[in-house]
Amino acid sequence: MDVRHLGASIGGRRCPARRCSTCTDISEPAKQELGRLARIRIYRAGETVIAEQDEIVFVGTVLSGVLRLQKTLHDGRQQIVGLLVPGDMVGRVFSSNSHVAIEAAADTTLCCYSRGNFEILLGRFPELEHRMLVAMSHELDAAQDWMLLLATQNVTERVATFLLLMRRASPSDLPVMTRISHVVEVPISRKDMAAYLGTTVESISRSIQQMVRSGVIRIIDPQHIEVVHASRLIDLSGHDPSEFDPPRTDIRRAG
Amino acid sequence: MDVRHLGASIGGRRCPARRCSTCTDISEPAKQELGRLARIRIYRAGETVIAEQDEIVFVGTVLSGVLRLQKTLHDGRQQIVGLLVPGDMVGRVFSSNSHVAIEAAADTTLCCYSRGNFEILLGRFPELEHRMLVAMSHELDAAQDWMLLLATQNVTERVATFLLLMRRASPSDLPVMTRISHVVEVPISRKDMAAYLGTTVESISRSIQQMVRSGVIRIIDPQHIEVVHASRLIDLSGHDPSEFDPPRTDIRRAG
DNA sequence: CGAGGACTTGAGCCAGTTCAACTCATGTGG
DNA sequence: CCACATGAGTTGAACTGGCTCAAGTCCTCG
Repeated sequence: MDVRHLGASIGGRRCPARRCSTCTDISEPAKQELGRLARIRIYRAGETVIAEQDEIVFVGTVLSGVLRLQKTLHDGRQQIVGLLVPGDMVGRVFSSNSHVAIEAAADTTLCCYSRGNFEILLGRFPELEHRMLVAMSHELDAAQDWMLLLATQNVTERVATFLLLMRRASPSDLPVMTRISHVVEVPISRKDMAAYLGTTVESISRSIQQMVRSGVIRIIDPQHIEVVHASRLIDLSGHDPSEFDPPRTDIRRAG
Repeated sequence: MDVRHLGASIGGRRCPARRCSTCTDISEPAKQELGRLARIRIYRAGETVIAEQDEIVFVGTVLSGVLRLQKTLHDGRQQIVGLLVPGDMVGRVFSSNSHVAIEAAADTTLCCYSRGNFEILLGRFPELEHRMLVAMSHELDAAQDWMLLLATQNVTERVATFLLLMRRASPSDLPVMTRISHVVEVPISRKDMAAYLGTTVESISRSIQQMVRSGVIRIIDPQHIEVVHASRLIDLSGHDPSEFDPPRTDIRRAG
């Protein structure tokens, strides 16, 4: 593992993450302690953060980039069971071994804590453990949403749903022009999309090109897709419009 | 909702569940408080415990029976995203509305607590909240296992996996003879199996009958299947044998 | 006994996979 | 600077696992 450990200890207040889930909305003492323990880790696209079955030695938060949570059947078939984007928690507390491989789907920066130390903090600050519980509850909801998608929806519906999720997940600090033109940033490759949506790159490509031909979207480049006709994209997704239209509801990215 | 509320308050120690996840291994004061709040609820097969989107007014534990956690797309397609068997937690703390419908897949008895009261207890007894976190962590693992199954495995593999999970989940207090003869109790209908495995009753039936013809299993009645050749069933499941053979590992039922 | 539900079986069809070929962008070394 | 390899994405064509529709059996229950 060719990982650069930047030893810089950063205080919670100086945490470079815009929406670092760990460090916001917690009491000052907890924030102080977290800051003392925090370490930055940087991964290049493709690098493994934690292998499947590996011991979990640290937990943390994604500051930038994308991680994929991936499971592999013993014959090699793989499935991405979650994507972690900035603000998401990495790793699992009170679980010695990971049940998923965690890999960088793009260049990624993490804010990490040793799992042991973090768990001690959880014991000292029940508010932190409470936040973990709420976060995990959301992850479980997202996982259940994804099960419904994988089990019942066709490829076009999956792709449409994915694009809508990416649109909602796209950072609110993007240039305003980008937002009104409805450009969705797709942070992962077609291959990862296929592994996440439970299909193949070919099927992904066909669905996307079909949407292009029917004028629903426009491809700027493979990672940037303009949503020309949002309501038709929502129709294609097979979901209730209220799940994607503003006001924001509680459907979340699987993770 | 035609639910009988038996007002009987039961102390944790007298909890009729053999492996009530809430009431075991916790401190005496917490147990006392839980006992004061506990109420028994009984549902007939097919009854709805909590509808999708409904407010969650209580949480609890399954004492007997099976609940299905079910999601419905707005066009009617449905998927069971989890089964709750005795010992499993029902409901979600710190979440006002359910994102799944919870229905009795068989006659079911629950040990319930008002959500509000239970959440207050969680605040007073961090050990309880810690248990919730660990339980939810296991549920999330199971959900991710199930995503892999739904996205990558064929129907025969899904059915084999399901039978193996049922075999492991079968209560250890079954008659000894039943255990050595490897009779798996299937607590749900083919229709629910299909909704859980993301397929149809017809495909379920064909896979099961194929296993019968090849001598892997024997059907005693639709709800009782004898595993004649466990290692071949494990082969069919497409999983690593270590996941199902004793010693018990940490693959769990999706929930 | 008849109705209804659960399960099984058969036959045809189709969405999506597989395999193969192609374009295009990027990078590498001579 | 070009030749070439490599990887990502797209497109075409054929194949197939599982779905759909339809018709059966068996069991339970009123």
